[in-house]
Amino acid sequence: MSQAPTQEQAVVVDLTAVIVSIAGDQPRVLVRPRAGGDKALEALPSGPLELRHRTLEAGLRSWVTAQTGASLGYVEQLYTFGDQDRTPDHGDGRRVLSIGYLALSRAGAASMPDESVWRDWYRHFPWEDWRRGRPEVLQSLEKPIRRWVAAAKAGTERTARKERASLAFGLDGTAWSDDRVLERYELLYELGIVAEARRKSREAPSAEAKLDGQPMAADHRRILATAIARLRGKIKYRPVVFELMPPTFTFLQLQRAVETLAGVRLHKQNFRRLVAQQGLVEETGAIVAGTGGRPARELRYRQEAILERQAPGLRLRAVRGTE
Amino acid sequence: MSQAPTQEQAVVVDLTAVIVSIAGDQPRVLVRPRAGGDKALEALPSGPLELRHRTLEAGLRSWVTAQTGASLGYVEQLYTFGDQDRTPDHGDGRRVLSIGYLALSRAGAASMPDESVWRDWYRHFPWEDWRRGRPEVLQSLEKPIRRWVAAAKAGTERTARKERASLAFGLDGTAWSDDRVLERYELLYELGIVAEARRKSREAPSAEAKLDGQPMAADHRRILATAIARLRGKIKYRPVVFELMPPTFTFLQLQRAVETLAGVRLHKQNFRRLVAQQGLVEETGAIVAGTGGRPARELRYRQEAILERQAPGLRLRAVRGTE
DNA sequence: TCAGAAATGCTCAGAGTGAGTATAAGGAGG
DNA sequence: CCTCCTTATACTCACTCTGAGCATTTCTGA
Repeated sequence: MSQAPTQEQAVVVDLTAVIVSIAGDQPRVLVRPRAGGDKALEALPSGPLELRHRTLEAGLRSWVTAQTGASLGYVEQLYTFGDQDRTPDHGDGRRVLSIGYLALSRAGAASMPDESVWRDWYRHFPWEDWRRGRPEVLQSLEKPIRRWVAAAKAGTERTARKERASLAFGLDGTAWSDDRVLERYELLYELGIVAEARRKSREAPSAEAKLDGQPMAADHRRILATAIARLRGKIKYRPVVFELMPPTFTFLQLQRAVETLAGVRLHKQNFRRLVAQQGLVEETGAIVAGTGGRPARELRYRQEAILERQAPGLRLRAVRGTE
Repeated sequence: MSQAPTQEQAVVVDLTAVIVSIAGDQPRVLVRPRAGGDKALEALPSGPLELRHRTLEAGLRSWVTAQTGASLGYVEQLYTFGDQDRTPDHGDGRRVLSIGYLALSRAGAASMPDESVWRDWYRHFPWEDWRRGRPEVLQSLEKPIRRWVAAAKAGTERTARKERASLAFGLDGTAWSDDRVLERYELLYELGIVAEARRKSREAPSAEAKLDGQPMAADHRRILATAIARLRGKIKYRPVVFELMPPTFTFLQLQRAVETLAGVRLHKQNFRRLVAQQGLVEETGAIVAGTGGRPARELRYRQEAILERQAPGLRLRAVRGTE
């Protein structure tokens, strides 16, 4: 029974990278003009898994280096996508499996051999940037969402939709959660608001078309959403931001980086206290002028912190029994 | 450049499930005797991705239902494994890609059509069970680990190894972290202590062979480690335990369930307080006798809690800027 | 009837966190 | 050179969250 007849699906594996960097106040992702078809749609760098690739991650790194010349530091597997109806059709009956990766790059002006470009990721997700308060798009998105909730006949289904909408978009008193990026995108996809959802059905743009952010090739916007969600979640308990920072920086620069990724504003003094007491950074001794105000102390990341933080006397004693 | 010549790797996709349930004080995982070869080695239920499977998860569910009859509630994709040298060789040059899933089952005596059996997962990871204090295996494991650290020539490499060992196994004052299951397994794999590591090289069991837990077929123990790690992590911030509980239960039963998964003991009163104040459960009104002491109030899970918890006035106001 | 095991209730000291007040120290403009 | 604006830093305060225990209550079994 464990041996299937031979219905086995022929598969092509695509390694897809979401390469993130920060430029000033912009969170950026590396994209390339799409190979065939619609030139307007940009795609994430990706390439097929090949024989010579010993591991999946090695394959990804090799593709990225070849295509963009970007130097990847941190790399993490995100998710494997393989839904039949959300995947580009190869025509030959083979199924496309896309393994998404999140990669962090210290940016710099990496030499990019081809036409790759960095794009502000909020261009694709305008509702995710709360740094200057609640984005106005949300105002308009709320209407179709509520309509969708109301469209279900009262009862379990209605309740379920309501809960889903509230959690994802922070409606009815529920707080906005910065890391529910994927849930939000998926909900908009189901509502047909997102352009990608209307491709298969060749449906005309709905009235809400303008609300949608910039679409991407294939299912890449979904992969990007997954990456942002993961990064926003991770940033809260692992010192990954530093992978995106230059060797030295100031408190404010660090704070801006976090804000840029999380899409929210933070309380300056408390952020400072937090970072300082965790021992994640140390002063280089230098002073940085030209900050627009009083000069700031220059900082650098302290690798050792990771170990120390767990040392006894500091945080976590035993295990917490949450739930 | 984005179109590779045609080095594309032919691939077989395997959907592999780690199905977890709880029986008394045992965390259990569903396994089946391995199809071919070494009958002693057990394997996780799995099956190839087929044409008829619209989505990966659907494919997995269909396999599991067919093979075990178990009713899966919660299902979550874990990770996709594809390292060339840690994957069973198909002989025909095709690469095996394994997509691992974590599934939670309310157990019950599911009708299991074939020879599937539930196994205590600590059988495969004896060093993960701290419920009765530090497991003795660790005493013996510490020696080879320290030897491995010392084997690197002083400097960066030595420091790196030391840090890795400390973090994973809680050495030198670092606290034991229940969810670093995968890091620990991988370290032991590299050290050749784990039997799976010696398969490819046909190496003889090392002196420490007895320290290792029960091996599994192919790379399945690694997938299991990934699942345990994920579950232990998730249990701390999402109410997933309830997927494993019967409809009604007592505080102690719930606590035992969490302890069983996390492999640690918790403070009874504090656990109680935590669960209660989060509003995750409500009393059914019934009283359960025969607990071995004073009768306990019967509880049930409150689905609604998830929404309420985020409501204003309660937790999280804005976003915390950790890092 | 007493000891033991659970179930519950409550208290206390500390660490952690959200907000806000108060100062210090550059730069731009007049 | 003085003033205002902006950023950098220090601290304070009120609460909340958490780890540890102490104290009682209520069954079961010997």
